[in-house]
Amino acid sequence: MPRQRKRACQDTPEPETEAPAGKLVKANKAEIPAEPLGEAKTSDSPEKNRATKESGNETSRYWLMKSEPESRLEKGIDVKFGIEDLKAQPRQTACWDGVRNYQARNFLRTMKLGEKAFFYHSNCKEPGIAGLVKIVKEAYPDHTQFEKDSPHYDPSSKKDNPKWSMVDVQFIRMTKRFIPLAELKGYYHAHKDIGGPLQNMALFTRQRLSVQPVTQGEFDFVLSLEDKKPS
DNA sequence: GCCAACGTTGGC
DNA sequence: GCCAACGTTGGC
Repeated sequence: MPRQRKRACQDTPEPETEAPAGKLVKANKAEIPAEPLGEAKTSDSPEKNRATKESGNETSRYWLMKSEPESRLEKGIDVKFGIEDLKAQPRQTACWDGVRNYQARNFLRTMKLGEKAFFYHSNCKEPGIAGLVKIVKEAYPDHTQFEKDSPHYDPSSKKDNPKWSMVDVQFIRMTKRFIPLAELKGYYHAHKDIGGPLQNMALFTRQRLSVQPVTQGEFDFVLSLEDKKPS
């Protein structure tokens, strides 16, 4: 079974000055015709509602994206991709490949240019939020699903109807301090009892989802922790 | 379409 | 390294 977390992947050059000759860019712009969002009956009704009534309110939407900052081999390939790895990419941009979960994929497909996401470090010594990124390219086919040697190869996916998507993200900044999962969890539990912005945070209510929505209230609250003493 | 077995996620 | 949570698979 493929895992659903992200690993590094070369950035695709954009219409800009730099486009080094030798870079194997194989016109990979086979944009998929907007597919129906809900394969595999995911129980994402709240999000679907939000997505379908997009006009009007809800001008800003936020995300949380998990990635592993520590080395781990999968099919002999290191899937490590922490925020420092993103910073080290050309234009500090990378494609978010390797998502192999329908709910997470559907969220990827609703992401819009410019939307912000927390870069979350998972499966590591200190899990938590390390920084901020933004969406710089909306969903397109994840090429790793067709690569036999990729840890995320999916033999059931056909070129003319790709199953899996990815977006490109660009580094914005580190959070002023690392915001540990344990601290967020403390607030989550408190807010559950007394009410508060983190009371429904997907990080805790949908615990294994690698790409998840963050509300304005959650986003603001988490950022407010930057200037606060660690609890 | 149910649901048990199985495999993965990911914190601890 | 353990193992709880939970998504996926496949038999029926």
